[in-house]
Amino acid sequence: MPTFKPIARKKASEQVADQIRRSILRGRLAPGQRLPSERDLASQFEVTRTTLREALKKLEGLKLIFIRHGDRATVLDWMRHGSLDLLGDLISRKDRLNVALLANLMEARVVVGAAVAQLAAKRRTEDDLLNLEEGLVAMEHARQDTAAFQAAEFDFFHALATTAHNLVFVFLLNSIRRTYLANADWFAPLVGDRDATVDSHRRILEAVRGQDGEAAARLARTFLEEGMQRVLAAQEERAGEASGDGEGSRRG
Amino acid sequence: MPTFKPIARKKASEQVADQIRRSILRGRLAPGQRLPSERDLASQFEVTRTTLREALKKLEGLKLIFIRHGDRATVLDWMRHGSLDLLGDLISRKDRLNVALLANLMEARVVVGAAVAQLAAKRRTEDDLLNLEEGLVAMEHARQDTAAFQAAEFDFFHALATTAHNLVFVFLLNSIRRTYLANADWFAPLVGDRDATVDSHRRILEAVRGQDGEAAARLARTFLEEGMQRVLAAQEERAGEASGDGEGSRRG
DNA sequence: GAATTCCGTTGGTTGGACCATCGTGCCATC
DNA sequence: GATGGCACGATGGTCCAACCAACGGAATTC
Repeated sequence: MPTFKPIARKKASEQVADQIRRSILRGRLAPGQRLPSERDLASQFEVTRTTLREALKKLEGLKLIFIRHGDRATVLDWMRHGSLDLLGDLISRKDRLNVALLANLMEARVVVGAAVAQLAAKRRTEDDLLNLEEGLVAMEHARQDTAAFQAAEFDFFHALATTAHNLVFVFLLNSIRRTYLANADWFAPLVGDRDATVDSHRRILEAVRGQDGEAAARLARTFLEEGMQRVLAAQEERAGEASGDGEGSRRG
Repeated sequence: MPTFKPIARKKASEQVADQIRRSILRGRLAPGQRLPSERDLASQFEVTRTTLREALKKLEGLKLIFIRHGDRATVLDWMRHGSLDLLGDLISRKDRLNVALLANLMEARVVVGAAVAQLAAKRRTEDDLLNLEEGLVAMEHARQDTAAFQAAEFDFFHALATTAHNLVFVFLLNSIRRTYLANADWFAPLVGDRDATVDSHRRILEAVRGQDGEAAARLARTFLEEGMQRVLAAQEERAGEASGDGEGSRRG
Protein backbone atom coordinates (compact mmCIF):
# COMPACT_ATOMS: atom_id res chain seq x y z
CA MET A 1 0.00 0.00 0.00
CA PRO A 2 1.57 3.24 -1.12
CA THR A 3 1.42 6.29 1.10
CA PHE A 4 -1.03 8.81 -0.19
CA LYS A 5 -0.95 12.48 0.52
CA PRO A 6 -4.11 14.38 1.29
CA ILE A 7 -5.16 16.34 -1.75
CA ALA A 8 -4.67 20.04 -1.67
CA ARG A 9 -8.02 21.70 -1.25
CA LYS A 10 -7.08 25.28 -1.58
CA LYS A 11 -9.51 28.07 -1.11
CA ALA A 12 -9.88 30.44 -4.02
CA SER A 13 -8.51 33.29 -1.97
CA GLU A 14 -5.44 31.21 -1.16
CA GLN A 15 -4.76 30.47 -4.79
CA VAL A 16 -5.07 34.12 -5.66
CA ALA A 17 -2.72 35.05 -2.83
CA ASP A 18 -0.27 32.37 -3.98
CA GLN A 19 -0.06 33.78 -7.47
CA ILE A 20 0.53 37.33 -6.33
CA ARG A 21 2.95 36.24 -3.63
CA ARG A 22 5.07 34.34 -6.10
CA SER A 23 5.11 37.27 -8.46
CA ILE A 24 6.45 39.42 -5.68
CA LEU A 25 8.99 36.92 -4.36
CA ARG A 26 10.31 36.31 -7.86
CA GLY A 27 10.65 40.01 -8.45
CA ARG A 28 8.13 40.24 -11.23
CA LEU A 29 6.37 42.73 -9.01
CA ALA A 30 8.98 45.15 -7.75
CA PRO A 31 8.88 47.05 -4.46
CA GLY A 32 7.11 50.36 -4.79
CA GLN A 33 5.08 49.14 -7.71
CA ARG A 34 1.32 49.57 -7.34
CA LEU A 35 -1.11 46.73 -7.88
CA PRO A 36 -4.15 47.18 -10.10
CA SER A 37 -7.34 48.12 -8.32
CA GLU A 38 -9.24 45.43 -6.45
CA ARG A 39 -11.94 45.58 -9.09
CA ASP A 40 -9.41 45.02 -11.85
CA LEU A 41 -7.65 42.20 -10.06
CA ALA A 42 -10.92 40.54 -9.19
CA SER A 43 -11.95 40.42 -12.82
CA GLN A 44 -8.50 39.19 -13.88
CA PHE A 45 -8.62 36.28 -11.43
CA GLU A 46 -12.32 35.81 -12.15
CA VAL A 47 -13.30 35.94 -8.50
CA THR A 48 -15.39 38.36 -6.52
CA ARG A 49 -13.92 41.39 -4.92
CA THR A 50 -14.64 39.81 -1.55
CA THR A 51 -12.44 36.85 -2.37
CA LEU A 52 -9.78 39.01 -3.92
CA ARG A 53 -9.73 41.16 -0.81
CA GLU A 54 -9.19 38.15 1.42
CA ALA A 55 -6.15 37.33 -0.65
CA LEU A 56 -4.79 40.86 -0.35
CA LYS A 57 -5.46 40.75 3.38
CA LYS A 58 -3.25 37.72 3.63
CA LEU A 59 -0.46 39.34 1.65
CA GLU A 60 -0.75 42.37 3.88
CA GLY A 61 -0.23 40.11 6.89
CA LEU A 62 2.92 38.72 5.31
CA LYS A 63 4.08 42.30 4.83
CA LEU A 64 4.33 41.83 1.10
CA ILE A 65 1.98 44.68 0.27
CA PHE A 66 0.79 47.84 1.95
CA ILE A 67 -2.86 48.79 1.71
CA ARG A 68 -4.29 52.21 2.31
CA HIS A 69 -7.88 53.34 2.01
CA GLY A 70 -8.44 55.28 -1.18
CA ASP A 71 -5.18 54.27 -2.79
CA ARG A 72 -4.02 51.19 -4.60
CA ALA A 73 -1.98 48.52 -2.84
CA THR A 74 1.78 49.00 -2.94
CA VAL A 75 4.33 46.22 -3.18
CA LEU A 76 6.73 46.28 -0.23
CA ASP A 77 10.38 45.28 -0.21
CA TRP A 78 10.17 41.85 1.39
CA MET A 79 13.86 41.83 2.24
CA ARG A 80 13.15 44.79 4.45
CA HIS A 81 9.65 44.09 5.75
CA GLY A 82 8.95 40.44 5.02
CA SER A 83 7.67 38.14 7.73
CA LEU A 84 9.19 34.86 8.85
CA ASP A 85 6.13 33.13 7.46
CA LEU A 86 7.65 33.65 4.02
CA LEU A 87 10.23 30.99 4.80
CA GLY A 88 7.80 28.23 3.96
CA ASP A 89 7.19 29.69 0.52
CA LEU A 90 10.84 30.33 -0.19
CA ILE A 91 12.34 27.07 0.99
CA SER A 92 10.60 24.82 -1.50
CA ARG A 93 9.67 25.78 -4.98
CA LYS A 94 7.74 22.82 -6.33
CA ASP A 95 9.87 19.76 -5.58
CA ARG A 96 13.04 21.70 -5.65
CA LEU A 97 14.61 22.76 -2.38
CA ASN A 98 16.35 25.96 -1.58
CA VAL A 99 19.48 24.52 -0.05
CA ALA A 100 20.85 27.87 1.02
CA LEU A 101 17.69 28.49 3.00
CA LEU A 102 17.92 25.03 4.51
CA ALA A 103 21.36 25.96 5.79
CA ASN A 104 20.05 29.31 7.00
CA LEU A 105 17.38 27.63 9.00
CA MET A 106 19.76 25.19 10.65
CA GLU A 107 22.16 28.02 11.33
CA ALA A 108 19.41 29.92 13.11
CA ARG A 109 18.58 26.82 15.12
CA VAL A 110 22.19 26.62 16.25
CA VAL A 111 22.37 30.22 17.37
CA VAL A 112 18.97 30.31 19.02
CA GLY A 113 19.29 26.84 20.49
CA ALA A 114 22.55 27.66 22.22
CA ALA A 115 21.16 30.95 23.48
CA VAL A 116 17.98 29.53 24.96
CA ALA A 117 19.91 26.67 26.55
CA GLN A 118 22.18 29.14 28.30
CA LEU A 119 19.32 31.39 29.43
CA ALA A 120 17.24 28.41 30.48
CA ALA A 121 19.99 27.29 32.83
CA LYS A 122 20.02 30.72 34.39
CA ARG A 123 16.29 31.08 34.87
CA ARG A 124 14.77 27.64 35.14
CA THR A 125 12.17 27.07 37.85
CA GLU A 126 11.13 23.71 39.22
CA ASP A 127 8.08 23.75 36.96
CA ASP A 128 10.31 24.36 33.97
CA LEU A 129 12.38 21.32 34.86
CA LEU A 130 9.27 19.17 35.04
CA ASN A 131 8.21 20.48 31.67
CA LEU A 132 11.60 19.68 30.14
CA GLU A 133 11.52 16.19 31.61
CA GLU A 134 8.15 15.65 29.99
CA GLY A 135 9.70 16.73 26.74
CA LEU A 136 12.39 14.10 27.08
CA VAL A 137 9.80 11.43 27.82
CA ALA A 138 7.88 12.49 24.73
CA MET A 139 11.02 12.03 22.67
CA GLU A 140 11.56 8.57 24.06
CA HIS A 141 7.99 7.59 23.30
CA ALA A 142 8.32 8.83 19.72
CA ARG A 143 11.50 6.87 19.03
CA GLN A 144 9.75 4.67 16.46
CA ASP A 145 8.22 7.40 14.35
CA THR A 146 10.60 9.66 12.47
CA ALA A 147 8.21 12.55 12.02
CA ALA A 148 6.96 12.37 15.57
CA PHE A 149 10.50 12.16 16.90
CA GLN A 150 11.56 15.20 14.94
CA ALA A 151 8.61 17.13 16.29
CA ALA A 152 9.37 16.02 19.83
CA GLU A 153 13.02 16.93 19.45
CA PHE A 154 12.09 20.39 18.26
CA ASP A 155 9.63 20.78 21.08
CA PHE A 156 12.41 20.14 23.56
CA PHE A 157 14.15 23.26 22.32
CA HIS A 158 10.85 25.07 22.35
CA ALA A 159 10.55 24.10 25.99
CA LEU A 160 14.04 25.49 26.53
CA ALA A 161 12.89 28.78 25.06
CA THR A 162 9.91 28.75 27.40
CA THR A 163 12.27 28.01 30.26
CA ALA A 164 14.43 30.92 29.16
CA HIS A 165 11.32 33.05 29.69
CA ASN A 166 11.94 34.94 26.49
CA LEU A 167 8.88 35.31 24.28
CA VAL A 168 10.88 36.53 21.31
CA PHE A 169 12.68 33.21 21.09
CA VAL A 170 9.46 31.32 21.74
CA PHE A 171 7.72 33.04 18.86
CA LEU A 172 10.74 32.70 16.63
CA LEU A 173 10.85 28.97 17.24
CA ASN A 174 7.12 28.81 16.53
CA SER A 175 7.75 30.25 13.10
CA ILE A 176 10.77 28.10 12.44
CA ARG A 177 8.93 24.98 13.51
CA ARG A 178 6.29 25.40 10.85
CA THR A 179 8.86 25.49 8.09
CA TYR A 180 11.00 22.87 9.76
CA LEU A 181 8.27 20.27 10.16
CA ALA A 182 6.73 21.02 6.79
CA ASN A 183 10.06 19.96 5.28
CA ALA A 184 10.93 17.43 7.94
CA ASP A 185 12.39 14.92 5.48
CA TRP A 186 15.23 17.23 4.61
CA PHE A 187 16.13 17.78 8.24
CA ALA A 188 15.92 14.14 9.23
CA PRO A 189 19.72 13.63 9.43
CA LEU A 190 19.74 16.00 12.39
CA VAL A 191 18.26 13.24 14.55
CA GLY A 192 19.77 10.36 12.61
CA ASP A 193 20.78 8.55 15.77
CA ARG A 194 17.76 8.85 18.02
CA ASP A 195 19.29 7.28 21.09
CA ALA A 196 22.23 9.64 20.88
CA THR A 197 19.81 12.51 20.43
CA VAL A 198 17.89 11.58 23.55
CA ASP A 199 21.14 11.24 25.48
CA SER A 200 22.35 14.57 24.22
CA HIS A 201 19.18 16.30 25.26
CA ARG A 202 19.24 14.64 28.64
CA ARG A 203 22.69 16.08 29.20
CA ILE A 204 21.37 19.49 28.25
CA LEU A 205 18.56 19.06 30.74
CA GLU A 206 21.01 18.13 33.47
CA ALA A 207 23.13 21.17 32.74
CA VAL A 208 20.00 23.30 32.94
CA ARG A 209 19.07 21.64 36.20
CA GLY A 210 22.55 22.36 37.52
CA GLN A 211 22.22 25.96 36.33
CA ASP A 212 25.38 25.55 34.32
CA GLY A 213 24.62 27.88 31.46
CA GLU A 214 27.98 27.45 29.78
CA ALA A 215 27.66 23.68 29.64
CA ALA A 216 24.04 23.83 28.47
CA ALA A 217 24.95 26.22 25.67
CA ARG A 218 27.96 24.15 24.65
CA LEU A 219 26.01 20.90 24.58
CA ALA A 220 23.17 22.42 22.60
CA ARG A 221 25.53 24.07 20.17
CA THR A 222 27.51 20.89 19.62
CA PHE A 223 24.42 18.81 18.98
CA LEU A 224 22.95 21.32 16.56
CA GLU A 225 26.17 22.08 14.75
CA GLU A 226 26.99 18.44 14.18
CA GLY A 227 23.41 17.85 13.10
CA MET A 228 23.62 20.72 10.68
CA GLN A 229 26.71 19.18 9.14
CA ARG A 230 24.85 15.90 8.67
CA VAL A 231 21.85 17.64 7.13
CA LEU A 232 24.00 19.55 4.68
CA ALA A 233 26.13 16.54 3.84
CA ALA A 234 23.05 14.48 3.06
CA GLN A 235 21.89 17.33 0.90
CA GLU A 236 25.07 17.27 -1.14
CA GLU A 237 24.73 13.53 -1.64
CA ARG A 238 21.26 13.93 -3.06
CA ALA A 239 22.42 16.71 -5.31
CA GLY A 240 24.78 14.19 -6.89
CA GLU A 241 22.03 11.74 -7.71
CA ALA A 242 20.00 11.85 -10.88
CA SER A 243 17.18 14.33 -10.92
CA GLY A 244 13.59 14.07 -12.18
CA ASP A 245 12.71 11.57 -9.49
CA GLY A 246 9.44 13.26 -8.69
CA GLU A 247 7.57 11.00 -6.28
CA GLY A 248 9.92 8.09 -5.80
CA SER A 249 11.25 6.75 -2.54
CA ARG A 250 13.15 9.59 -1.07
CA ARG A 251 14.18 7.78 2.07
CA GLY A 252 16.54 4.88 2.09
CA MET B 1 5.16 74.26 17.67
CA PRO B 2 4.24 71.02 19.41
CA THR B 3 4.67 67.71 17.63
CA PHE B 4 1.37 66.24 16.55
CA LYS B 5 0.64 62.58 16.08
CA PRO B 6 -1.56 61.36 13.27
CA ILE B 7 -4.96 60.36 14.58
CA ALA B 8 -5.78 56.68 14.75
CA ARG B 9 -8.42 55.75 12.21
CA LYS B 10 -9.09 52.09 12.77
CA LYS B 11 -11.08 50.00 10.39
CA ALA B 12 -14.05 48.14 11.79
CA SER B 13 -12.46 44.80 11.02
CA GLU B 14 -9.35 45.87 12.95
CA GLN B 15 -11.35 46.81 15.99
CA VAL B 16 -13.13 43.49 15.91
CA ALA B 17 -9.83 41.65 15.58
CA ASP B 18 -8.39 43.68 18.46
CA GLN B 19 -11.15 42.68 20.81
CA ILE B 20 -10.88 38.99 20.04
CA ARG B 21 -7.10 39.08 20.09
CA ARG B 22 -7.03 40.61 23.54
CA SER B 23 -9.49 38.07 24.81
CA ILE B 24 -7.18 35.34 23.63
CA LEU B 25 -3.96 36.90 24.87
CA ARG B 26 -5.47 37.55 28.29
CA GLY B 27 -6.67 33.98 28.50
CA ARG B 28 -10.36 34.74 28.52
CA LEU B 29 -10.52 32.56 25.44
CA ALA B 30 -8.58 29.42 26.19
CA PRO B 31 -6.75 27.26 23.65
CA GLY B 32 -8.98 24.58 22.21
CA GLN B 33 -12.08 26.62 22.86
CA ARG B 34 -14.31 27.17 19.84
CA LEU B 35 -15.50 30.59 18.78
CA PRO B 36 -19.17 31.21 18.04
CA SER B 37 -20.16 30.96 14.39
CA GLU B 38 -19.32 33.82 12.08
CA ARG B 39 -22.98 34.68 11.88
CA ASP B 40 -23.22 34.87 15.66
CA LEU B 41 -20.07 36.91 16.05
CA ALA B 42 -21.08 39.28 13.30
CA SER B 43 -24.34 40.06 15.03
CA GLN B 44 -22.60 40.44 18.39
CA PHE B 45 -20.16 42.98 17.00
CA GLU B 46 -22.92 44.48 14.88
CA VAL B 47 -20.93 44.19 11.68
CA THR B 48 -21.44 42.21 8.53
CA ARG B 49 -20.09 38.74 8.11
CA THR B 50 -17.74 40.15 5.50
CA THR B 51 -16.15 42.47 8.03
CA LEU B 52 -16.14 39.83 10.74
CA ARG B 53 -14.41 37.42 8.38
CA GLU B 54 -11.67 39.92 7.64
CA ALA B 55 -11.02 40.13 11.36
CA LEU B 56 -10.86 36.35 11.71
CA LYS B 57 -8.55 36.20 8.71
CA LYS B 58 -6.16 38.50 10.49
CA LEU B 59 -6.26 36.43 13.67
CA GLU B 60 -5.61 33.34 11.58
CA GLY B 61 -2.51 35.02 10.19
CA LEU B 62 -1.28 35.69 13.71
CA LYS B 63 -1.84 32.00 14.44
CA LEU B 64 -4.24 32.82 17.20
CA ILE B 65 -7.09 30.81 15.74
CA PHE B 66 -7.46 27.90 13.37
CA ILE B 67 -10.21 27.98 10.76
CA ARG B 68 -11.55 25.01 8.91
CA HIS B 69 -14.37 24.88 6.38
CA GLY B 70 -17.55 23.55 7.93
CA ASP B 71 -16.35 23.82 11.50
CA ARG B 72 -16.13 26.69 13.92
CA ALA B 73 -12.86 28.52 14.51
CA THR B 74 -10.68 27.08 17.25
CA VAL B 75 -8.50 29.10 19.59
CA LEU B 76 -4.85 28.07 19.31
CA ASP B 77 -2.25 28.05 22.05
CA TRP B 78 -0.34 31.20 21.23
CA MET B 79 2.63 30.16 23.33
CA ARG B 80 2.98 27.25 20.96
CA HIS B 81 1.90 28.70 17.63
CA GLY B 82 1.89 32.46 18.05
CA SER B 83 3.64 34.69 15.56
CA LEU B 84 6.29 37.30 16.28
CA ASP B 85 3.78 39.91 15.20
CA LEU B 86 2.14 39.42 18.58
CA LEU B 87 5.07 41.19 20.22
CA GLY B 88 3.63 44.56 19.36
CA ASP B 89 0.36 43.73 21.07
CA LEU B 90 1.99 42.25 24.12
CA ILE B 91 4.66 44.82 24.79
CA SER B 92 2.36 47.73 25.48
CA ARG B 93 -1.05 47.53 27.03
CA LYS B 94 -2.40 51.04 26.84
CA ASP B 95 0.29 53.29 28.29
CA ARG B 96 1.72 50.57 30.43
CA LEU B 97 4.80 48.73 29.23
CA ASN B 98 5.64 45.12 29.57
CA VAL B 99 9.12 45.48 30.98
CA ALA B 100 9.89 41.79 30.84
CA LEU B 101 9.16 41.80 27.14
CA LEU B 102 11.31 44.86 26.68
CA ALA B 103 14.17 42.91 28.20
CA ASN B 104 13.33 39.92 26.04
CA LEU B 105 13.54 41.99 22.94
CA MET B 106 16.89 43.50 23.84
CA GLU B 107 18.16 40.08 24.79
CA ALA B 108 17.20 38.79 21.37
CA ARG B 109 18.93 41.72 19.76
CA VAL B 110 22.11 40.84 21.64
CA VAL B 111 22.07 37.21 20.58
CA VAL B 112 21.09 37.83 16.99
CA GLY B 113 23.28 40.89 16.63
CA ALA B 114 26.38 39.04 17.72
CA ALA B 115 25.54 36.10 15.48
CA VAL B 116 24.98 38.15 12.33
CA ALA B 117 28.12 40.17 12.98
CA GLN B 118 30.17 36.99 13.15
CA LEU B 119 28.59 35.47 10.04
CA ALA B 120 28.81 38.75 8.17
CA ALA B 121 32.55 38.81 8.71
CA LYS B 122 32.79 35.35 7.26
CA ARG B 123 30.67 35.94 4.18
CA ARG B 124 30.81 39.60 3.29
CA THR B 125 31.28 40.52 -0.34
CA GLU B 126 32.49 43.84 -1.63
CA ASP B 127 28.91 44.87 -2.32
CA ASP B 128 28.01 44.05 1.25
CA LEU B 129 30.77 46.32 2.50
CA LEU B 130 29.50 49.17 0.39
CA ASN B 131 26.05 48.61 1.76
CA LEU B 132 27.30 48.65 5.33
CA GLU B 133 29.24 51.83 4.69
CA GLU B 134 26.07 53.44 3.42
CA GLY B 135 24.41 52.37 6.61
CA LEU B 136 27.06 54.14 8.64
CA VAL B 137 26.67 57.28 6.59
CA ALA B 138 22.93 57.15 7.16
CA MET B 139 23.54 57.00 10.89
CA GLU B 140 25.81 60.01 10.74
CA HIS B 141 23.25 61.97 8.78
CA ALA B 142 20.56 61.13 11.30
CA ARG B 143 22.57 62.24 14.31
CA GLN B 144 20.20 65.12 15.06
CA ASP B 145 16.96 63.17 15.04
CA THR B 146 16.52 60.59 17.79
CA ALA B 147 13.90 58.51 16.02
CA ALA B 148 15.74 58.58 12.72
CA PHE B 149 19.00 57.69 14.41
CA GLN B 150 17.45 54.72 16.16
CA ALA B 151 16.03 53.51 12.88
CA ALA B 152 19.38 53.95 11.15
CA GLU B 153 21.18 52.15 13.96
CA PHE B 154 18.81 49.23 13.69
CA ASP B 155 19.19 49.19 9.95
CA PHE B 156 22.93 48.76 10.35
CA PHE B 157 22.29 45.47 12.08
CA HIS B 158 19.74 44.60 9.45
CA ALA B 159 22.44 45.18 6.88
CA LEU B 160 24.69 42.86 8.88
CA ALA B 161 22.01 40.19 8.65
CA THR B 162 21.82 40.73 4.91
CA THR B 163 25.58 40.47 4.76
CA ALA B 164 25.38 37.25 6.76
CA HIS B 165 23.24 35.97 3.88
CA ASN B 166 20.79 34.40 6.27
CA LEU B 167 17.16 35.12 5.51
CA VAL B 168 15.96 33.76 8.84
CA PHE B 169 17.83 36.48 10.68
CA VAL B 170 16.75 39.06 8.14
CA PHE B 171 13.09 38.24 8.61
CA LEU B 172 13.50 38.02 12.36
CA LEU B 173 15.00 41.49 12.47
CA ASN B 174 12.15 42.72 10.26
CA SER B 175 9.69 41.57 12.88
CA ILE B 176 11.71 42.89 15.77
CA ARG B 177 12.14 46.25 14.08
CA ARG B 178 8.41 46.85 13.92
CA THR B 179 8.02 46.42 17.65
CA TYR B 180 11.30 48.16 18.36
CA LEU B 181 10.55 51.32 16.43
CA ALA B 182 6.92 51.41 17.50
CA ASN B 183 8.22 51.71 21.06
CA ALA B 184 11.38 53.58 20.18
CA ASP B 185 11.21 55.88 23.20
CA TRP B 186 11.75 53.04 25.58
CA PHE B 187 14.80 51.84 23.72
CA ALA B 188 16.36 55.27 23.32
CA PRO B 189 19.07 54.72 26.00
CA LEU B 190 20.59 52.10 23.73
CA VAL B 191 21.93 54.88 21.52
CA GLY B 192 22.25 57.46 24.26
CA ASP B 193 25.67 58.55 23.05
CA ARG B 194 25.30 58.79 19.31
CA ASP B 195 28.91 59.53 18.52
CA ALA B 196 30.00 56.52 20.53
CA THR B 197 27.37 54.47 18.72
CA VAL B 198 28.67 55.49 15.33
CA ASP B 199 32.23 54.74 16.43
CA SER B 200 31.18 51.37 17.77
CA HIS B 201 29.48 50.43 14.54
CA ARG B 202 32.40 51.61 12.49
CA ARG B 203 34.63 49.25 14.45
CA ILE B 204 32.19 46.44 13.73
CA LEU B 205 32.32 47.31 10.06
CA GLU B 206 36.10 47.24 10.09
CA ALA B 207 36.11 43.85 11.77
CA VAL B 208 33.71 42.61 9.11
CA ARG B 209 35.92 44.05 6.42
CA GLY B 210 38.90 42.30 7.95
CA GLN B 211 36.87 39.08 8.10
CA ASP B 212 37.53 38.87 11.81
CA GLY B 213 34.34 37.17 12.94
CA GLU B 214 35.37 36.89 16.56
CA ALA B 215 36.05 40.60 16.85
CA ALA B 216 32.89 41.56 15.02
CA ALA B 217 30.80 39.36 17.28
CA ARG B 218 32.52 40.65 20.41
CA LEU B 219 32.09 44.30 19.41
CA ALA B 220 28.44 43.83 18.52
CA ARG B 221 27.75 41.91 21.69
CA THR B 222 29.46 44.49 23.87
CA PHE B 223 27.59 47.38 22.31
CA LEU B 224 24.23 45.66 22.59
CA GLU B 225 24.76 44.29 26.09
CA GLU B 226 25.84 47.62 27.48
CA GLY B 227 22.97 49.28 25.69
CA MET B 228 20.56 46.75 27.15
CA GLN B 229 21.82 47.59 30.61
CA ARG B 230 21.17 51.28 29.97
CA VAL B 231 17.68 50.59 28.63
CA LEU B 232 16.76 48.49 31.63
CA ALA B 233 18.31 50.89 34.10
CA ALA B 234 16.34 53.77 32.62
CA GLN B 235 13.28 51.62 32.89
CA GLU B 236 13.82 51.08 36.60
CA GLU B 237 14.22 54.80 37.10
CA ARG B 238 10.91 55.50 35.49
CA ALA B 239 9.24 52.83 37.56
CA GLY B 240 10.25 54.83 40.61
CA GLU B 241 8.60 58.00 39.38
CA ALA B 242 4.96 58.90 39.95
CA SER B 243 2.52 57.35 37.50
CA GLY B 244 -0.45 58.85 35.64
CA ASP B 245 1.77 61.04 33.51
CA GLY B 246 -0.11 60.29 30.34
CA GLU B 247 1.12 62.63 27.64
CA GLY B 248 3.64 64.78 29.44
CA SER B 249 7.20 65.35 28.40
CA ARG B 250 8.78 61.97 28.51
CA ARG B 251 12.17 63.10 27.34
CA GLY B 252 14.30 65.19 29.58
C1' DG C 1 -23.63 -3.78 14.65
C1' DA C 2 -21.81 -1.44 10.77
C1' DA C 3 -22.06 1.02 6.75
C1' DT C 4 -24.80 4.47 4.29
C1' DT C 5 -27.57 8.38 3.70
C1' DC C 6 -29.53 12.62 5.00
C1' DC C 7 -29.55 17.09 6.95
C1' DG C 8 -28.52 21.04 9.90
C1' DT C 9 -24.59 23.93 11.08
C1' DT C 10 -20.94 26.43 9.53
C1' DG C 11 -17.27 28.33 6.64
C1' DG C 12 -16.44 29.95 1.50
C1' DT C 13 -18.02 32.56 -2.52
C1' DT C 14 -20.95 35.38 -5.21
C1' DG C 15 -23.00 39.90 -6.98
C1' DG C 16 -24.23 44.28 -6.36
C1' DA C 17 -24.91 48.34 -3.78
C1' DC C 18 -23.31 52.12 -0.97
C1' DC C 19 -19.94 54.61 2.21
C1' DA C 20 -15.16 56.65 3.24
C1' DT C 21 -10.81 58.22 1.81
C1' DC C 22 -7.33 59.85 -1.36
C1' DG C 23 -5.50 62.65 -5.08
C1' DT C 24 -6.28 66.01 -8.47
C1' DG C 25 -7.67 69.86 -10.64
C1' DC C 26 -10.64 73.86 -10.64
C1' DC C 27 -12.00 78.02 -8.65
C1' DA C 28 -12.72 81.84 -5.55
C1' DT C 29 -10.39 84.53 -2.43
C1' DC C 30 -6.92 87.29 -0.64
C1' DG D 1 1.01 84.22 -6.86
C1' DA D 2 -0.32 81.75 -2.83
C1' DT D 3 -3.85 79.97 -0.15
C1' DG D 4 -7.91 77.59 1.05
C1' DG D 5 -12.39 75.54 -0.37
C1' DC D 6 -14.76 72.55 -3.50
C1' DA D 7 -16.18 69.03 -6.78
C1' DC D 8 -15.02 64.88 -8.92
C1' DG D 9 -13.23 60.35 -10.14
C1' DA D 10 -10.72 56.41 -8.57
C1' DT D 11 -10.21 53.19 -5.04
C1' DG D 12 -10.49 50.75 -0.62
C1' DG D 13 -14.06 49.54 3.30
C1' DT D 14 -18.61 47.92 4.58
C1' DC D 15 -23.13 46.21 3.94
C1' DC D 16 -26.73 42.98 2.35
C1' DA D 17 -28.77 38.80 0.76
C1' DA D 18 -28.28 34.89 -1.33
C1' DC D 19 -26.11 30.34 -2.58
C1' DC D 20 -22.19 26.76 -2.62
C1' DA D 21 -19.26 23.40 -0.04
C1' DA D 22 -17.47 20.90 3.87
C1' DC D 23 -18.14 18.89 8.36
C1' DG D 24 -20.51 16.13 11.94
C1' DG D 25 -23.98 13.82 13.91
C1' DA D 26 -28.61 11.68 13.51
C1' DA D 27 -31.54 8.80 11.00
C1' DT D 28 -31.73 5.02 7.91
C1' DT D 29 -30.57 0.87 5.79
C1' DC D 30 -28.49 -3.51 5.31
